[in-house]
Amino acid sequence: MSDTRTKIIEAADTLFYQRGFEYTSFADLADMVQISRGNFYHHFRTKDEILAAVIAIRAEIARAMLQKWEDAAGDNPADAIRSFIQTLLDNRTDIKRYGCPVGTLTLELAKLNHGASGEAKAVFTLIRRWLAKQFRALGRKTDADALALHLLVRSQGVATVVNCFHNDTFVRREVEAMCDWLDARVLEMP
Amino acid sequence: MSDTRTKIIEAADTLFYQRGFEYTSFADLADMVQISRGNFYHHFRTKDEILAAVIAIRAEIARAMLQKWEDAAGDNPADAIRSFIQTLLDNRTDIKRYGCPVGTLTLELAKLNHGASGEAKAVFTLIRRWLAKQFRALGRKTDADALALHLLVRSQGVATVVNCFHNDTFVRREVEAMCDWLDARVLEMP
DNA sequence: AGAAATTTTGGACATACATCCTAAAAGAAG
DNA sequence: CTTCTTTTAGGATGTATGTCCAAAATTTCT
Repeated sequence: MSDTRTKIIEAADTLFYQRGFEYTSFADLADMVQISRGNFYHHFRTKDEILAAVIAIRAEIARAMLQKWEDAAGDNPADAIRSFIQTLLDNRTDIKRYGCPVGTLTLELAKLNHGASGEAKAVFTLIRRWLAKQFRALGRKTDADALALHLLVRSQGVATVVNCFHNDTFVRREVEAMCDWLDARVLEMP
Repeated sequence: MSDTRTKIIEAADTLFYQRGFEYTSFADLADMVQISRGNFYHHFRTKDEILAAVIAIRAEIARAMLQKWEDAAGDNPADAIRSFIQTLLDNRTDIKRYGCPVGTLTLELAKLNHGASGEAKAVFTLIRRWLAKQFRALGRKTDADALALHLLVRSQGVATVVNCFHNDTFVRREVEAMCDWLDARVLEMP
């Protein structure tokens, strides 16, 4: 609806990512959107409401992105999976600074014992299911979910480690290794 | 030195892990140690000083643990590496709830742009160097560091993912896969 | 035992924060 | 133009937080 509302959510989305949920204050958001604190309250009564909205659009964006990859891959699910792996390289500048948006938020909310923890984790579930679907389409009926989790592990790990070591070569190497794994240990096996 | 000082650091160590640095307040710490807020200030003038102390002892503990694994492994570096991998299983209860202590802290401090970010990351460097040393001892002169980072990736990834999905079977499977990787793709290769 | 140093206490302080309220401004509907 | 609703502004409130202080209690040293 309101344009302001959208702006608030977008600002919250970036600030929650860059600074974390807890460390982002109403004042920070109001500053970024160039709006009074009072106006803020008209759109969101509590910080948690903004968080819920942010998680909702993140889920929506993730869903759209996965769908796009799936469509682009056509009848070749391996390409869809490669698109997933490739995001590590595409977003490496942000990841180096702030980690993975999904991983860091779920970890933070888990520590805070926050009520929206489940919703945040649902984004991971989205990706997990999607990956499993691709692996199933590749004929891995029994271990599709295990393979999906394994890819999730490696991408999350790369995100955490590159945030520490800021090493581009390392990301490229790990991405390549994931693609090799896909080719040699998934596609080649019955 | 002072017994209270040690107690404070220990309490801060656990609370920073369980709730995160930002979300842990002086009052929380004072409550846990059963001490007045004023006494607190006598030992640590700022929250950052406590953080520095916590990181220092974490580094010390990590150093000791790595040393212990190395000593226990004797002339078999692969066993030392297996000890490292095994910690994922040993500490899985905590990891499921709060993630990896090293990974979550570095990520949080990176987002806060905190001055102690470097010191926190140094703990990762400690592990990285140690792993690389083991791989070098196994004859992997040229790619020891890459292998070290790869193991770091996978263990960090497992920590993040299990924090989301709370799945024991998954951890066991990934740990086994890491050991298999060690046997088949590291030990067997020239 | 007495002096000196250290540890502990509980409260003071300013600031920051999330939340709330009232009223003005802007816009839609009649 | 008038009425009603939505949006915006800016200040008020209470609480939590990090920091700091002065004085009491305890320990250490002579």
